[in-house]
Amino acid sequence: MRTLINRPRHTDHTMHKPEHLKNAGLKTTLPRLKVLQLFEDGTERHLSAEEVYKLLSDAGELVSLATVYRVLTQFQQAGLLVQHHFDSGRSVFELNSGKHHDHIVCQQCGHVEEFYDATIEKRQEKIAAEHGFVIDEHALYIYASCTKQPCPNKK
Amino acid sequence: MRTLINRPRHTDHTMHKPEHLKNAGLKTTLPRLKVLQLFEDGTERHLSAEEVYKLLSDAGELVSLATVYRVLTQFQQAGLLVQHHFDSGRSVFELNSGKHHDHIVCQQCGHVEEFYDATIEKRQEKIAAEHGFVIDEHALYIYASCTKQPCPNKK
DNA sequence: TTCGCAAATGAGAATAACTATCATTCGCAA
DNA sequence: TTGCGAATGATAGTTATTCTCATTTGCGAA
Repeated sequence: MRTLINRPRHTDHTMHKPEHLKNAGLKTTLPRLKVLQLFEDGTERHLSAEEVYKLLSDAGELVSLATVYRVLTQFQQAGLLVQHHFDSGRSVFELNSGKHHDHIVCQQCGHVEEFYDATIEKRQEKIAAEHGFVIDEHALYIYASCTKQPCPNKK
Repeated sequence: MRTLINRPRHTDHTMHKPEHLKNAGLKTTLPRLKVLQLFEDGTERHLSAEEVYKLLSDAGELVSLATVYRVLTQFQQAGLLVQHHFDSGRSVFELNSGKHHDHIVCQQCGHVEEFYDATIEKRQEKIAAEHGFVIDEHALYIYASCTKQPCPNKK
């Protein structure tokens, strides 16, 4: 169980930098700080709006679902978060590390692994160019099954 | 405007093979034949449920939306169609050619181009293996902008 | 060829994941 | 501290899709 409110409190000089909000032209509000903190906490890298809402609620940090959606979208537009569309039909967000990467999603347990492959990136550019396109963005999702691990998040 | 009903009629020995349905263990029904014909017609390779419904309606071939959804899902499970999830949040289907390929989607006009790259495919297998996964399937979507064409489907 | 019945369909209600509306509240600059 | 525009919460609305159930249909058996 996640204990957001019982964890040692940080003040302004901490790691969940409110200045990120300022820089993005967003007012420093409580809901925004809570959502940002959840991602920067790092326990779960990939979260859907519903999951953010639930995690905050479980921690006693009530933020309305509408606000969660709004804040996630704003963070994504501000470049703080990156949005992904896994096959499931719902969006998931993750902190923007500044480094593009792709994803392997385990179909059994939902576990997400990240990877970056320069060869694939290069080929994509080449292919797009050959077809007369300029890449805006791209997403490579590998849907797979864990082999070595016992699926960690199996539910 | 698509004129499904005014196009030369084919009878049982035609190209929109009802035996595909039989082989898939699906009863040969009118709605199923109509949907299958629409895809085998080949005018548009990638269609959403809503688009299938609309194209059939416009051609005077009424099939309820619920049935369209059901039939598309059945066809996909039977291996007649392949389903894709472009970023838009709606599923599109295409005839299963038997050959895996990936997609470039123009963000301006919605035009979809297909490609296959052996190098990328190999790298994916390698990467999955390195991470201890066995690939079930994968999807590479490149979202881009047409450069050479005037966007053909621009609306 | 007709019968019977399980399977398929149509119409519309229900659901999931968002998005919009609007009255109230809050951050922050003066 | 005050004032105002931005942000929030509650909730209604949308979009894409699935479910329910009464009616119809394909097709093997008679």
